[in-house]
Amino acid sequence: MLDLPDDILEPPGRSPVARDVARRAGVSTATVSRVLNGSAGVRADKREAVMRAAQDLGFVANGAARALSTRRFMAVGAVVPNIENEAFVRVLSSVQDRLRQAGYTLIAANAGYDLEDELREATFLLERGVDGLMLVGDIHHPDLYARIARSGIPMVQTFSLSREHPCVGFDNAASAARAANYLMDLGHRRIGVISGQRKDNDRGGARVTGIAQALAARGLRLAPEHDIEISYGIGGGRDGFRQMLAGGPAPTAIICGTDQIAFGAMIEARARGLSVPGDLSVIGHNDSDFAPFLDPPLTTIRIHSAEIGHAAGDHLIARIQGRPVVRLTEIDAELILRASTAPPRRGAG
Amino acid sequence: MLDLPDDILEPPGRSPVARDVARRAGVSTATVSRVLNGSAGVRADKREAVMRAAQDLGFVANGAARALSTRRFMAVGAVVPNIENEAFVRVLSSVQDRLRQAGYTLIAANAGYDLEDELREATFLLERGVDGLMLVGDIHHPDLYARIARSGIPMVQTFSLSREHPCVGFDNAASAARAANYLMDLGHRRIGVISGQRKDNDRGGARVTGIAQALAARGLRLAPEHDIEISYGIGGGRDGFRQMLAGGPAPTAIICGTDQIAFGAMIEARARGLSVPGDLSVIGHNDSDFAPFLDPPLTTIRIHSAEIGHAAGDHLIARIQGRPVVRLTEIDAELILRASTAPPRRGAG
DNA sequence: ACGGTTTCTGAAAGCGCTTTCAGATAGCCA
DNA sequence: TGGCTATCTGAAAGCGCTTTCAGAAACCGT
Repeated sequence: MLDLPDDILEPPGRSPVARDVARRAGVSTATVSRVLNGSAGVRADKREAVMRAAQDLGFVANGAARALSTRRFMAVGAVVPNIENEAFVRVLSSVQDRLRQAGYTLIAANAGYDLEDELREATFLLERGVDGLMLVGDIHHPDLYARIARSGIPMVQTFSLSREHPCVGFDNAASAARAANYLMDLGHRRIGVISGQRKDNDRGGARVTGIAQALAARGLRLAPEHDIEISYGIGGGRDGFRQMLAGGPAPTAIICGTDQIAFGAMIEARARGLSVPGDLSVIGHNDSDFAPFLDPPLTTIRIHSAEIGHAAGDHLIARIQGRPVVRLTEIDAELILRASTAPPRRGAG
Repeated sequence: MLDLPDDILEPPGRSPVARDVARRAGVSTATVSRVLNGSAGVRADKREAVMRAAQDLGFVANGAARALSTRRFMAVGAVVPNIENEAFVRVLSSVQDRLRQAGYTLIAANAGYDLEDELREATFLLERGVDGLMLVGDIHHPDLYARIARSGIPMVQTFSLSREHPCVGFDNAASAARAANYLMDLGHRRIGVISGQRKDNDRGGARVTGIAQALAARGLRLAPEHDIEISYGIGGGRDGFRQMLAGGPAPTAIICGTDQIAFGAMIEARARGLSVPGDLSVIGHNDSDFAPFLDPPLTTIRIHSAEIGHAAGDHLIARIQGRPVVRLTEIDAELILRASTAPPRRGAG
């Protein structure tokens, strides 16, 4: 066999390890590690040598080995009901923002509004090894809490408030109630709700409850035929409103679980010859990008997803690093008034 | 100190390891590993014992140790230009679908249409130890290719075609040209383009080029004042169309980089008293959820993001597992005709 | 009952990094 | 220059799993 210099002999399959850097720099792997992790107490010349050797070799520390050794994965998991939903995408993106700054990676997973699936996905993340976990909502599989507790990693819930678990969110019932009160103040008395799936979804459920209670507080009730649960999306909104009309006298105002649903309902209303807001006031949830551009612009409950994400990210990082945190961070939703709401026509209320 | 049974003495901080399971089941860690990884050749009674012990202890294998030992991280990275963009979210979601089935995890990162940022993010993923990498487009930092090569992991590009690198996508120039030809067939002769950022974005660039060439092939040209580059989003679309009108005679048709841009352009057109498609035909890109629900429903180039994601996921898994793959998978985009396009008014062309 | 297989199993050697610990060096003052 | 700190440094011991290898156990036919 020919005697070639190391650089060339090196089979391309094997990437350089700390040992190689150490050899090349004429130091031990301990020193390599010290240099590469910025710990003080390495003489300048050796530090220099290590740096150069690492550079030359294109050395990249093996993440698994590091994780095994430090018992830190430098990763945080997040399980959201629907990874394609605008609000959740935004929260993921903002959590990641914060994590990235702290050197952490976000691993996102999809639970599809199903507690069992959520348990499966979260378990998967836990097995992979994450240093923290973000969940959505306050209702989860009991086993999930047990597993999280056993794993000993911090967890934070988002988008709703909780008295049991650390959380960053808002009071879904209260904010929906606020919308209902606003409609009642305008003079509406027949108010309907079109929500997405409520099963395994405390936010959706709380919103409807909040609305029902707000109505009750003023001597009104949420008629069953005006309380519709459909699948998310524009199509869902159309179907939902159609269904509502089929059920009896039309409401003069509706509150929808998302802006997409509201959009669908508005389309259906128009198709039925109802004008918005003349015949029907519509309120959405989320303040999606398109909400101000609908015709008419949509009144909606703005959920500050980005802020929630930032706060959740900060919370997890802090706990991972052993810093103190507040258990509950409230980032209130906000009713954004636009043109899709107005007083009911005289005599219609 | 009291003599309590192991179960209780166990400090909650330390989670059980294979050794604990082995001890409890009365076998060695080798056997534990064999059982938990489903490898054959373990007698039924021992297998049973291990299973129960693992169950009782709530044992979860340490991912880092496993990764270190098997040299498989069981994770794939994906860097997309904008994690909040519908098309990319969909692709991520469908890649993840496939990965999940194969037991892999997706780690997504955001490049923000910037080659340097993309390099940074991808490097970060590489350092973490992903087993494969998905990128968007065929234009990347040269160092990135070098690092991927050195790391020896498979990479696949998406959303465009490439002769150099494995890819799953479509011919952006050709599909945009198809849209232009369709408009010309309708009789349009003044056709404009509103695209998102083109720098560091081969897809956007290719689309405009494709349109310009299609026009040229019929003796027309893309006037500079009809070639607008703006930021993505509905607002961008409005601004873009406004800018286009300021530049000179209005086009009779426009092709937009996304449906959001098209939506914005339509809003602006209406605000200017132009009717769609009467005075202006509009074509978008992506076939977003809302496209069929706009007024009028939007003609658009449907990009099969989910299929692209599935194919990309399959491609990576196959290569990770050493199975053969095709270098180039074409998943053609499709022109979806709706009501936002029509022949130009007589004499306007 | 016995040698020859075939199956199972455990000891032990990694995987590549971090970190402790003790020894080596350098620095300093008298 | 010698002795005593204050710094640096490397050897080695993990981290928790997988996997090889060789020995033990079980099985078989005669």
